[in-house]
Amino acid sequence: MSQDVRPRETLTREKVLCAGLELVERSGVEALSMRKLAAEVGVEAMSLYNHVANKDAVLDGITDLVLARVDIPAATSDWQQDIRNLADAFRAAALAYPRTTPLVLTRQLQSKSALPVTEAALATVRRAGFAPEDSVHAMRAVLALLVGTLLREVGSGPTFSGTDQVGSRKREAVLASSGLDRIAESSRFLAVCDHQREYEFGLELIIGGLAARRP
Amino acid sequence: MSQDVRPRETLTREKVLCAGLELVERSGVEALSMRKLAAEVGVEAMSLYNHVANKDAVLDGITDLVLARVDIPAATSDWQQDIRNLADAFRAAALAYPRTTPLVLTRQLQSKSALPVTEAALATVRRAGFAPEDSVHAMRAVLALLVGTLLREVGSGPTFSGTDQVGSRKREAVLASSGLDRIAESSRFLAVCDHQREYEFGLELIIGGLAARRP
DNA sequence: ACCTCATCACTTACGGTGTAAGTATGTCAA
DNA sequence: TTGACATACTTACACCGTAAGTGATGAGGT
Repeated sequence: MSQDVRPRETLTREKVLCAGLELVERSGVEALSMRKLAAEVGVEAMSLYNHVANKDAVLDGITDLVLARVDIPAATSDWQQDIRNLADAFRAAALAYPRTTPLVLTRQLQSKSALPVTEAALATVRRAGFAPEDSVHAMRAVLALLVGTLLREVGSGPTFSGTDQVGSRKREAVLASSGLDRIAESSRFLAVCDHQREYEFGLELIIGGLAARRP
Repeated sequence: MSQDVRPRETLTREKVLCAGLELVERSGVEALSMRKLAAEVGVEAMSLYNHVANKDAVLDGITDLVLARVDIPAATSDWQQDIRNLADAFRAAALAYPRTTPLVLTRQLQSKSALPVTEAALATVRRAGFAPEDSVHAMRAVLALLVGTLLREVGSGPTFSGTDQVGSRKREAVLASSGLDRIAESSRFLAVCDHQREYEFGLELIIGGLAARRP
């Protein structure tokens, strides 16, 4: 009769993974241990193994969670804008969990959660007139740029990104007196890194390259 | 008198790091522990701390070792070819130690060993006529692409790369019946990944984009 | 109401990790 | 010879992932 009531508060795989995502986001990837994760959900370490195969499966599950949150934008009539929108969406999903991002990027993005994003990406490039094969290449190029820029962004502390005037001044001085001409000449720009701007610049280069070779 | 003779075979920071690189390359990053590394150089774990601050310093040192091995190519009269040559050199240095590559790519490439490569990269783009600021952006875009493609390459086993006919057939079948049209249509190309080709494709897109916006 | 059985959290244990702290052994300069 | 210094070793601690075994709880059939 009362099968919809669950008096026993039982653990589920989903609860474990969500707690894992929270823990990683709060304390970093290296802080995730089976014992701490278990404590997080009010249980002993070994109990987790009733719901996940091992620690690696936890990491995979967390990756999936983030990947599934990519909010795929609607297509427009402008293929270039569609590429920007989709790349932005991927980037936003990753940056929503910055401390988890290294995990997501260094595992192979082959989970089922990545399929809808792949489909949307391919559709966008196909709509631009590219053949199926080149669509795959184009998508992979954009993805590589995304991974490279995101990894740089979450790897560097807020130091390199933001408004750390004093640190940037110091780096600039070091570079300027490195004895290397081109580095000295660009030291002002090397000393800081606006990740959003770098990402946009790189993406525009790729889109420009695609536009140039569009059938 | 005989101060050039070293009867006592003493450990050095360099020996430790070289042994670390070998160990990582032989058994993977996760296999590197202070105890195993010490055993490798015929010493107890704690003795390493006379030469390196901690494990993280070991990883940094190994990264440096690889970065220092980038063989910077001579400039030609063709800026596009120069970009290709330099990117190829970076890629080759990384792939010379494939199991160490994840280490190199996920740490910030800010070591002194990276300065000559940076200088060469900036010189190349400057020679193409770009301003100092845009040179930095262009270099960072190429680097992001390199990091993204290399990480994909060393992350996927030989499975995804090479001539694993049966695995690729299976992946193709799964993708073809995914119910997603664009994925099904491109399943042949999604099921495999020729990393060299993907890298070249992406690099040509960026070079194309640069050519289009050259002053 | 009772028994059975599967589920799932618990306990214990093992071999591994990084490294703090203290000790011993050698090589040099005075 | 003596002291100082460098460097290797030993011990110890708190933590890790997980294999193996144990016990409580709740559901379903009789």
